[in-house]
Parts: sequence; structure tokens; C-alpha cells
Amino acid sequence: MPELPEVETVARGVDARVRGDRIEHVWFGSHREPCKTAAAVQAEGLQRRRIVSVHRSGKHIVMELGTRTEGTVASSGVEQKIEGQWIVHLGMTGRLLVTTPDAPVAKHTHARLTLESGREIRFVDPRRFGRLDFHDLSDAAGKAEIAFAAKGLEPLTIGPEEFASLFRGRKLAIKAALLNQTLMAGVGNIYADESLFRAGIRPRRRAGRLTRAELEKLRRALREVLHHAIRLGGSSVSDYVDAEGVRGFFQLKHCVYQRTGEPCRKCGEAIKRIVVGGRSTHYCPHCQK
DNA sequence: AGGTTGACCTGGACGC
DNA sequence: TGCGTCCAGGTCAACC
Repeated sequence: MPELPEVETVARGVDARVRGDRIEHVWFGSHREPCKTAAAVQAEGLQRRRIVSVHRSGKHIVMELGTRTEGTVASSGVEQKIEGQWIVHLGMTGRLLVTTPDAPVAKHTHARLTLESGREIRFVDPRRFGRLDFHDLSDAAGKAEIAFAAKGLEPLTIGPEEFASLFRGRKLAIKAALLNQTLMAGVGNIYADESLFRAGIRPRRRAGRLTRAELEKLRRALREVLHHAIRLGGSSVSDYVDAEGVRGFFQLKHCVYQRTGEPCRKCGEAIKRIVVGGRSTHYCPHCQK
């Protein structure tokens, strides 16, 4: 599932391949658009824009788009006014790929962006949980929206105080709280389970009942597991691939996620599966208190 | 308002 | 072989 490390990997890969390129032609699939903004409006917004940069915010991929230009590729270092943003959410099975135009078009391809360099950006999403959105930031349009930012805080940079305050007084399970994107943005089912294992905390514990020491252990565990996963290109548990179509390797490092019945890597006890907040949840009954 | 549940969607795994 | 059923989960709407 694309969570923070997978989205980060894709965003970096796309940025490395298309930064400075220009969008020439935009195509959106006709059947049941995965679009927040109408496909026609999005296509119009993207058309002929310079791609200034691509980055991640929470689980969203944000493509910063410059002014419409007809000239040659902008030289690096030139200040570019951001006039729009293309927001891509991969949902569960979404892929954002940079390909050559002759690459076979996969089933469930919902968007194709032809670039000046000849490359193509493609959005493929079999399960259609992904979302595409365009934010118009140009004043000229008279309807400029504020720049996109994920609602929750970033787990990689959040400090001890902020982290603790997110859960204070909350009665829901800590696992469910970690998945709440309005508190922190980017954590999904895999890294919630993995960070709770590394912190030695049971997923059903009430968030507000964790001690300050436990919360700090969890904050560090989460940060470490996310960094580790990014280094390995994310987890390919279903069909996740990066911008080049390459699988990640962090699934080989999972301690609990989808290891129901298998021995715990620390103590050997069988990993249990329960349901918390409607999500399948994996933990070690011996190592997690 | 905080918290919980189910719908959305399709492919793959599994049972008979 | 083939059909039916269940499961995966990010997010949102609806409900308590």
C-alpha cells in the first residue's frame, strides 16, 4: 500500500525524471474519473505548464507547476512562479509512472501527460481509490486557492511535544490514532503496525493512556521505521512500484505486518491478527504490552 | 466533536 | 474448470 515511504519514493523518482520538463498534452480516461476537479478543468490547468518540482506531503504527491511557456527548457536556478499544483493520491493501488511513449499502456490507465522531452507521466489505478486534483494558484484567474498541504503533521519531523499533544485525552486505540490523517499525515496500516511493534506497544491501548516515555519511544520507532523503509524503496506488499516500475524491499523487513501465525523475530511467539478501527492489525502478544 | 462503521472498487486467493 | 465468497485498505460520508 502506498504510505509515506512509498509516496516519498515515487515523488523523488518522478521529480528526478521530469523536473524542468514541460507538459504538452494531457489525456484523461473517460470512464468514471478519479478526479476531484473535473477532468477537463484539470487538463486545461496542466496544459503547457513547466514542471518546477515534485514532492510529497502526507500521502499526496504534489507537482508544482510554473507559468505557461513556449520556449526551451528553463535553465536551472531560474526563479519560477508557481501558478498551479497537480495533486496525486495513489489510494491503494495507484501508480504514477514515467515512461517512454511507446511503452504499452497498462489496463486501468486513467491519465497520460505527454512531456516536451518525449517522456510520459501515467497514472494507473485498478481499484480506483486514487485521486487526482488541480489547485489553481494563479492570481490572474481570480480564484487562486491556497497552496495544498496535508492536514496532519509530518511524522518525520514532528517533535516530542507536538507528538504527545496529538494523543492527549483521546480514547480511541493508538493504532487508530496513528491512521488518522488529520493528526499525522502519511502513516498507513503497515507502518502503524511496524512502529507499534518496535515501540513494544499493543495496538488496542487507548491513545490518551500511553505514558510520556511510551509516546516518545513510539515517535522514535515511527521515524526510524519510515526512514528505513524509504532507504529500501518502500514496501511492495500488493502491487506497489516506484516511478520506474521497480518494486521496493522493505516488505522483507516487516516484523508483524501480514505475518499472522509466523514466529516473532524477537521472541519466537506467534504473531496475532486482530481488527482495530476496522483495519487488520498485527502484533506480538509477548513483545507488545 | 470524538469516535465508529460501512461503502467504494477490483484482483487475487481460497473452497467446493 | 469454474463459480462464489471473502479479503485487502485510504478516505469519506453517515451515524451514534
